[in-house]
Amino acid sequence: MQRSETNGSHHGEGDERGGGTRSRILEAATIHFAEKGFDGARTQAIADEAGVNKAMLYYHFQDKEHLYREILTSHFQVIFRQVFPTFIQPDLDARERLLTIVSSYLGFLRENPHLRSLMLYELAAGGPYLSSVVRSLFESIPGLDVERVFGQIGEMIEAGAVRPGDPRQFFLHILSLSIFPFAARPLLESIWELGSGEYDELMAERADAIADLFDHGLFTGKEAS
Amino acid sequence: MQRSETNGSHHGEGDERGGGTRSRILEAATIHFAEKGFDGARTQAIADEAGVNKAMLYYHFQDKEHLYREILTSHFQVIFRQVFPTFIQPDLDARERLLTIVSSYLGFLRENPHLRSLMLYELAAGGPYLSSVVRSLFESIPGLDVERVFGQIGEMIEAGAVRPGDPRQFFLHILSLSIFPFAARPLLESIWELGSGEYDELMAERADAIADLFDHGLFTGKEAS
DNA sequence: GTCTATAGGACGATAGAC
DNA sequence: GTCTATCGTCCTATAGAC
Repeated sequence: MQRSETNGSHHGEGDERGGGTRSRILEAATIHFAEKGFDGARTQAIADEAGVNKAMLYYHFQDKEHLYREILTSHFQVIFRQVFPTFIQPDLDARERLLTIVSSYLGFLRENPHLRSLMLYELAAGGPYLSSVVRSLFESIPGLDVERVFGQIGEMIEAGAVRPGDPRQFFLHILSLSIFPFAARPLLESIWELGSGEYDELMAERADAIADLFDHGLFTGKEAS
Repeated sequence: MQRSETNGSHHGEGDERGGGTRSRILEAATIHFAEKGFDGARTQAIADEAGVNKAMLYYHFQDKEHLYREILTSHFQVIFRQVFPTFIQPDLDARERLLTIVSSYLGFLRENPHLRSLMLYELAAGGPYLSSVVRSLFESIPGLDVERVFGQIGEMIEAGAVRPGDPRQFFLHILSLSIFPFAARPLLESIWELGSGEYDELMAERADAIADLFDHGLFTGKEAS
């Protein structure tokens, strides 16, 4: 990974001439960055996939890194705008709200196969860029910020709807149970020798399994700690 | 990522002359593969880190890829030998056994910082190699295999110690809650603006948080699904 | 076992015609 | 906007002396 820290945009946002070359490049690049990571992806392969010449990448985008960043930002934008607002939706009770978040999370990950590996490559690298993306996404959604989210959890606890505890652990539970099974999908499919159809079933049942865990815990005899 | 599928070992296992050059290379390579991934890591940087010449890498290891594989295998070996055997330890009841697994998992991840990103890079790539490593590790530990693990879970359910449900969902719960918080550490540290000390605390408290979730669920009013 | 030197190719990026 | 052709660099891997 040889990404540096620069910035500055480039050609117009409004050029949709040329048969959408720019967006074809974006799609092609998404595939290759998702499959090989930033360092493994080849500009030549991206150009071939998009059906254009390699030089076109540098006409539409400043360089490989800017192309990559644009893809990351746009992909994480969608999940933020789609999933997080549920947190501050007032017409649902705590349980309903949390389970809605979990299942919309699961649904979203299911429908966006490339997001999985884009996210993992960034996490692996320590994500200095991803964290700046996440930060600016928080800022771009009015009325949503880290404190607000934790505040909501705090209110649920005070209202007696949720067990008392560190809101961050609470948050980690939700994220972990939703994201990890998608992240590890190829590995688990291979180890458990499942077809992708079987794993899809597993993920479809996942929302219920998580709801059951949240409702009843894991053990039947509930001696406290 | 331009890893191909080859095999065949090389120089002797028993050459510990030369001041442990071979193992110094392994340590250096671990650092760079963990930080940059296979494609991002540079053989020159590994050699420099190990304090040897680049040509030494190719004396001790067939090529970059074989070096990488050896590192992956050895690192995942440790977690397998250390964590999984708890699953088949007979002198503990179900609850005790599961919570032991979780906390030894957490402890292990805490003490092996490089494992985190090595694992994530492999997951991102879809891990065709990692899955073969995991497979052979399962085979290398007598009395441990996928069916055995699920069998244990099945027995716990039949004995009434654990809520009925798909053992695979059960397994996903445990893995998710333990691994994800480590995987996402750098990102969450940045977003939550925590020092690494604070995140360490969070991870130290994690075993108890998971135990509480397993014991009581997440909600106080326990209306069933 | 360890080094120097370099082959040989791949890759990101650009110049310039159309 | 899109192409061809090419530059300059970086990087893995090896040849060969010590």
